[in-house]
Amino acid sequence: MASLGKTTAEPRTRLNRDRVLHTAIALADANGIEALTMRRLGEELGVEAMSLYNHVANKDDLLNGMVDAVFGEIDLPSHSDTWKIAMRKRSVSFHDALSRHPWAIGLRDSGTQPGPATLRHHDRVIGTFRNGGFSLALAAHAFSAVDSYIYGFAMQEKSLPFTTEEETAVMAQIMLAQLPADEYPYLAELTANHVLQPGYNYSDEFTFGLDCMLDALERESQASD
Amino acid sequence: MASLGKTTAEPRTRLNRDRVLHTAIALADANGIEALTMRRLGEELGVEAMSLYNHVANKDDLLNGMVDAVFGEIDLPSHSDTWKIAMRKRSVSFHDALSRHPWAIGLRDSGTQPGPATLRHHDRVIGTFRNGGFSLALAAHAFSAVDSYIYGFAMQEKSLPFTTEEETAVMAQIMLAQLPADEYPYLAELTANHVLQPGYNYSDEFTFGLDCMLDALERESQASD
DNA sequence: CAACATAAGCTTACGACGTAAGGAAGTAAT
DNA sequence: ATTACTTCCTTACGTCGTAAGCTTATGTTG
Repeated sequence: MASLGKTTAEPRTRLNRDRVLHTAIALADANGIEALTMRRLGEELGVEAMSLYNHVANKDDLLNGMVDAVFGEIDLPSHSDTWKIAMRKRSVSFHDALSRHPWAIGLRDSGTQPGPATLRHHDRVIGTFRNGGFSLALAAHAFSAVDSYIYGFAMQEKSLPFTTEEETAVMAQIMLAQLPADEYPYLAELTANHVLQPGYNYSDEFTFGLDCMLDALERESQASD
Repeated sequence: MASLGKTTAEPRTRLNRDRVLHTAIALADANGIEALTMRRLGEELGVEAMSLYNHVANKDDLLNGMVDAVFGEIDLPSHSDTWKIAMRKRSVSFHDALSRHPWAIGLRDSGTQPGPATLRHHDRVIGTFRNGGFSLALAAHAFSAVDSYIYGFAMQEKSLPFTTEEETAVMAQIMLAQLPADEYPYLAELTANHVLQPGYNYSDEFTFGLDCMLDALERESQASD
């Protein structure tokens, strides 16, 4: 079997930038960004660390590439929806992407070295506002306001020491027990009578703030015409 | 001179946690958080790196302490203002603090190991909403919404490769020149006709989004009574 | 003052990290 | 078959956080 002379017959798939990037993302998803080292990534790919430098310029380039890949996962705002519905959908999709890849939140390829997916995404968001009747200045304001909220929410979410509802209950109980209730009465009240109530899940707060922002933007856009 | 037998007469001020923390903050402010190493911090304090461990448990403890110190710089919401004015003032103060110490944005002592200043700050913010007539649930929503916006805005601001108006103009010009305008028409338009206009300064966008959020919250609180 | 306990500081060392430099081996084009 | 070019590996350097164990100040008690 396997008698053809020409085949190398080894499943040694060659490396390429895409494989490096996506393995790095899987690693960061699974073990956190601090566990993503060049040596560990090489190991995962069956290769020495230095071989990776044939496909990425350096670790920063790797990280930027990863972030751009995350931006590529976000649904672009649809042309067929109103600006408000389109922005709501893409904002939820944005939030979902950051939940899947929380390590991407602080990395910020955008601003310094935005990749093509990042640029396309931003372009389409601004275009959605413009086509929705927003002036250039208002579109800039809206872009900044909505994305700030999404980033910030994702950051707070990431920093919480719990994710599921059960974890939340356990952690909140612990924190409440350690909290000097006389010194921080409002924090204690919030923890006991809100966070510890059954069904509480911080992620649910996302759409509240998002809708606040979108409603406010709608009023701004109507006020200016 | 200095003949009293008892004096050691050396200006070798002893180390303490506060001096360590504030020197670390100054270093991070001046050279960025990545330049803050235990050895460099020790050098700055005239001490070997290992000596610092008499005053901080480890580097994480140092970073958490630094973040809590930043929270201590934020003006607490005033009791004598209405909730909206109080929140606006403290939000601007929050933003100012994060501008002075941009390295604090991703570090997040809150959530995992909030320090006393962080706790007090959060308690007072929640208290301001509660005393303004917000239900417990609405106060939680509002807290999350406003702080998410502030954090996210600060993060975007930090990631920009420019700060002053002149820098902005220079960088925008460069970016615009590299930008394929046919592929990203809205981004190109925004850069050319808004960012590059005289007087543009991204920081000014902060209060726009903040007021959107506060106005929306005001409507929410009125709807529920 | 002396004797001691405790805290603050120093020295050395270890195992990670990112990555520079240069050699070896595989692949493709002449 | 020769050449050129990628790709991958080996070795090595400097830097990081910090464990272990010391020496030296400082403070307390007689």
